[in-house]
Amino acid sequence: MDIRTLCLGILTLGEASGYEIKQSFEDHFSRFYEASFGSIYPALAKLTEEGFVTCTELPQDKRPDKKVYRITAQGRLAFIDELMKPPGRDRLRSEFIATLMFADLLPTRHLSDMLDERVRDARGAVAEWRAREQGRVTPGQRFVLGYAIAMHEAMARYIEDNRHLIEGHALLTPGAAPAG
Amino acid sequence: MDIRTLCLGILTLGEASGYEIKQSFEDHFSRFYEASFGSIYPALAKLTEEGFVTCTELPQDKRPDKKVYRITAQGRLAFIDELMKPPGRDRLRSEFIATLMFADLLPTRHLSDMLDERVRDARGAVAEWRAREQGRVTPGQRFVLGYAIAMHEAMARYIEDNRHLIEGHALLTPGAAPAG
DNA sequence: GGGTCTATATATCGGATCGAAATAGGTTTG
DNA sequence: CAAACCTATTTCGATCCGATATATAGACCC
Repeated sequence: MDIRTLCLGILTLGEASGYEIKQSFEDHFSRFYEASFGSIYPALAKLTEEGFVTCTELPQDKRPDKKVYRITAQGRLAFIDELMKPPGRDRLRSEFIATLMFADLLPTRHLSDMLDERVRDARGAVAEWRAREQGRVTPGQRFVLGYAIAMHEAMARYIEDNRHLIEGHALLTPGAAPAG
Repeated sequence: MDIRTLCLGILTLGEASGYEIKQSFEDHFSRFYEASFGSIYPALAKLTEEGFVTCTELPQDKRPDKKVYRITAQGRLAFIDELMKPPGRDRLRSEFIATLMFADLLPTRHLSDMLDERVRDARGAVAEWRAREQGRVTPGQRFVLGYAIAMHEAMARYIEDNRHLIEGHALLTPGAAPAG
């Protein structure tokens, strides 16, 4: 499932320009799948070539011209074909986790700041998704939203519950009493 | 934090060949950060050029020759410098989630198989990590291992608890009784 | 008034990375 | 005894990201 296919998928929800597809990626797939303009525009060009989408140029005043893409019947079939393929493994690239693997090389203060920031970010994302959960979404979208919320809540909870493992052991060492 | 830096990190744990670094990625970073030979070998060449690692060719009988890499003092400093930079956002590419966004386009049977497979995979990964948890690891590694376990347990649990949202509503609709 | 920021909109390019193949001998498995 | 897999490195096309270029216009600040 490449960006080309995902663009096709977004176009099953309605016509859109490249710019709007980028926004759609941020709205619907944020944190699960991302795509840059450098992928989207060439993808749309190729999909047009292949007859999976059609393109209508739409002049706008006070705005740059827009190219509106619409999925074709052939494109719909191609998309379903792709959807039916068993999904590949998740591919995550987490600099956060990679850094924590080497936690023993970093000052505790630095680690604490990183963990605080991470928990804040996760909780913030959960709050945003909870707001969106109220809106009108398909069952699939509701499931994915709930998944995102569950994952990020688990992340924040795990960090809070286990940060002592890397933030120094003074308070856990038997016999050691906090100063003051 | 690019692959070059991650290679440097792995070399802080001891000398290794490119092949062994690939295995290390699979052991330590599996599902958090991946790297292919196509990234690792050029990375090691560049690190050697820059003086961050040294390379010793080691002829082996009954095996292809090996190039063993060792991190230098300069390399260690460069790695810490990189580690201290605030980690970038996690970047995930999940075909599984992308597919479920369009769950309404897929037959229920197909969805069920996908979800079963996913739960099986997550539970399997958790079992493997639990086994590794017993071994000798640094606090950072223990934290990351626990994180991996917590995330995948949350994933399996969420899917089990919410799969009815996309597997059809017959059993939930008031008044609807299962056939047979 | 000038400066910067943000938003809409598309195109393009360098560089990072993947995934697969090429090469080559040894070992395990059916 | 062939097929499959393990060790080990190199290389290459394809994909994708991130940044930049281009153009216009409203918002905000000093």
